[in-house]
Amino acid sequence: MEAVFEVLAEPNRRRILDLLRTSERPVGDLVVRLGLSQPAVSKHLRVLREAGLVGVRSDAQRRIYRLRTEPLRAVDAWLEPYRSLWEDRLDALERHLDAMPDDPGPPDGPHGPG
Amino acid sequence: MEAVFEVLAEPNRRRILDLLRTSERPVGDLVVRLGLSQPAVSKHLRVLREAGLVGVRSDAQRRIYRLRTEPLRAVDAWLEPYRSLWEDRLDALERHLDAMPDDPGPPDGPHGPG
DNA sequence: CGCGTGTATTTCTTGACAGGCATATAACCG
DNA sequence: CGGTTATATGCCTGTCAAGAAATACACGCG
Repeated sequence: MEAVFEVLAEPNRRRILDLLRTSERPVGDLVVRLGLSQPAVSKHLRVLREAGLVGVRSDAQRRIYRLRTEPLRAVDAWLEPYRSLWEDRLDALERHLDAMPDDPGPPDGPHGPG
Repeated sequence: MEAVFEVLAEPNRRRILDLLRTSERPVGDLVVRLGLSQPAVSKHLRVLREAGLVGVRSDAQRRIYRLRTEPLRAVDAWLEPYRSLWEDRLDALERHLDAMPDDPGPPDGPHGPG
């Protein structure tokens, strides 16, 4: 799952996946729904395809794209050990810890501002 | 969860999270274990902190970093509708579809190579 | 074959970011 | 205060990805 996160980092690519999650679609459909140029969509699809996140099928001149789940399973697998951190009864403790501020530090030092 | 994926896209940052998943650690410890320069680690920690993925606590001169799970929960939430795609009985069907090749296309056109 | 639609690729420019080094800041010690 | 350790920031450079425009390719049609 080397590069999957990099691919998912692009918001429009996630939008494409979200669109393909419900049903497979030709490129033109994605172009309309995303409001991007056709070459831009095509490039994103290439990236997604090289990452194994989508698959293609040819229908005459059209190319029908659909979701492929395997890389997402890898992400899910990476996330799994983390998930146990909030799915356990440790939940309450975790929330308490997360509520603590990020130690902004003293603004003017131990001897005071003036 | 706007920028979480971008932050996670960096492999060394994921390594940092993996290290912090088991226990909180000071910066120097991360430097040793990652084999990166101290400034590099410090910069990654800044990014992680601004994304809310880690928190800091001061211990004398040391700064102890620990994991914060909230952004990862957001990723998990994004993944949830996808997860149902392979956690259902549709699993077998999905696998079958994923096994299909990516339509490489004809190598030399309809009239043949020669 | 030549045309038209639908999609992919090339080329260029621009911007973001990782990593290194040098250096600034902060906390502790005497 | 000066010195030392621990961490953060600034500056610089190489790399790489995104975006736009032009163009090439694939397929069906007649």
